[in-house]
Amino acid sequence: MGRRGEDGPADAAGEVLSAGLLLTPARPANAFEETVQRLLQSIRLGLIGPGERLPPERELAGMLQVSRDTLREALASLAEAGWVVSRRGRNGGTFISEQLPSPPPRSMDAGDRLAATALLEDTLALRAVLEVGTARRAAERELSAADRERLWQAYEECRSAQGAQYRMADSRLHLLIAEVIGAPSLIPLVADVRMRVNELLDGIPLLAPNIAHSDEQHRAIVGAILRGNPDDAAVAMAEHIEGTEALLRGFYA
Amino acid sequence: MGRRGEDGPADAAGEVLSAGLLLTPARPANAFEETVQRLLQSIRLGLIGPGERLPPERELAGMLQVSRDTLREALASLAEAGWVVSRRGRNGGTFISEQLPSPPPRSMDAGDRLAATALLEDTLALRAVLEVGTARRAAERELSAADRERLWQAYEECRSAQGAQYRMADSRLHLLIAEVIGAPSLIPLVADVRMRVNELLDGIPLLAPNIAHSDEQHRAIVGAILRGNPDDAAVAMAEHIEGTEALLRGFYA
DNA sequence: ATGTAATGGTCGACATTGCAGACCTTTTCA
DNA sequence: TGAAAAGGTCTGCAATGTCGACCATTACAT
Repeated sequence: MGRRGEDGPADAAGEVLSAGLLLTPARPANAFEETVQRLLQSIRLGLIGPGERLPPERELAGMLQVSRDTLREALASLAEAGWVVSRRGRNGGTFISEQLPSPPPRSMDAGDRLAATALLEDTLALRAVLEVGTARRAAERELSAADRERLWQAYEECRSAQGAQYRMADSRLHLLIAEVIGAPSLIPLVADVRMRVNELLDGIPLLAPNIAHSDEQHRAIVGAILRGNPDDAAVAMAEHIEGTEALLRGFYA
Repeated sequence: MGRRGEDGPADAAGEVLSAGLLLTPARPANAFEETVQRLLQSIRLGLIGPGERLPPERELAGMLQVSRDTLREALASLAEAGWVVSRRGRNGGTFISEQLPSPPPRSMDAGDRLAATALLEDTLALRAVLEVGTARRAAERELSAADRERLWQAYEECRSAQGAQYRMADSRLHLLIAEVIGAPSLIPLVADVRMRVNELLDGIPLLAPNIAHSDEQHRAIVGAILRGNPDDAAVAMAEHIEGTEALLRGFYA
């Protein structure tokens, strides 16, 4: 590119931040994929439990701002994969399966492994930033009685959940912490990172000692939030997350 | 199952998290809008300075994974708004305008005001979580010499920047802090929240004392990161952000 | 028993978006 | 003076998504 830049005042500045960082991908996903992801998220994060019924198609399509056709395609693909089942007739509907399918563990070649490690570090860093900040903020806020109640309830459910249920209860608790902050745009971010963490966890066995340890940490986190102690909440969440990090790194690194 | 809800283990759980939280919007933006936003972000956050040339259309379209037509539509609308200018011929191209347009201040009615307040709080909370966590993490990491150099340089540029330049230099510094963490998916998040903050700031006057104050805080932040002191970095960033919060609340609340 | 309401299931026509690629025009450098 | 590098224009096509009407099935209410 010949001489171009001339004497533009910004030439040096351009070098400070790797240029074109924001000029990377840009193609938005299509409505179908997006819809599948939304529904899958709601199911896998345990926002809708097994056996529960989704809103009627016409209504749900309205909520998601998608045509009924598109929604139906998404539901069809979820049904085929065993996540939901539909029943016709009055009092029919689309229901979350009682037995949720478990994603098959994928084997990786060397290239995958490298990509997986990058993905792992990216996910963990993101999670650390989001969740620790979230916990701190939740402890700083004046929570309503209802919110405090919900937090406690979610914590109790974590304690009593077993096996496959555990992952969901755990996700719900973390998501709830984001929710009580009252910053709507934070929620999808936490949900996304949570999904990414869960996908990583799917690849490794879940051990009883880990769960017990997690429960103890949940207690510390929820306790600090309810007490309104931001520093404790942040520290407790950081420790909680470090546990998962060590676990994941052990398997992927 | 006739009665549906029956004794499904998840019925109570459903109440813990406000159901359907993830069942909100879902329609992905179209490629054109997305492309406009990307370019606008790069310009308004100062990643590409006035007078600089964008890559050739064919190439840029490739980077953004968009057809040339779509990219051209986006560029045309940016040109019409005065952000870029195109010149034909060899050594031509599309250049960032020397004089960037300033978005006109919008007047608000009562309904807008209410929405604006909600948006404000949402944006500020999100920013607090993201940027404080980012600063802390940056200080925790072992930074390369190049990264430390870039940080320092960005800080210096902040100090010397004036008026309209200031906002950009400031944005670049904050974005750079996210960049050195090495978690790619964090960057667009910080960029987005930054854009939102900038839009809010566009509505209020920029005062010299505020800038001086900001500079001092930038010094504290960058210093803490370079020293590798996470707690100091987090505190400094939190204070920095609180300054802006107070400023914005004063005008919008 | 019967009808009606609530639900999922299907279809066809249509609009919009986005892509591909060839080709034209302008400008400048070798 | 011509070739190269850019932006500018066109035409056709394929995919995606929407809308609205209608069908089929079921269970509850009368």
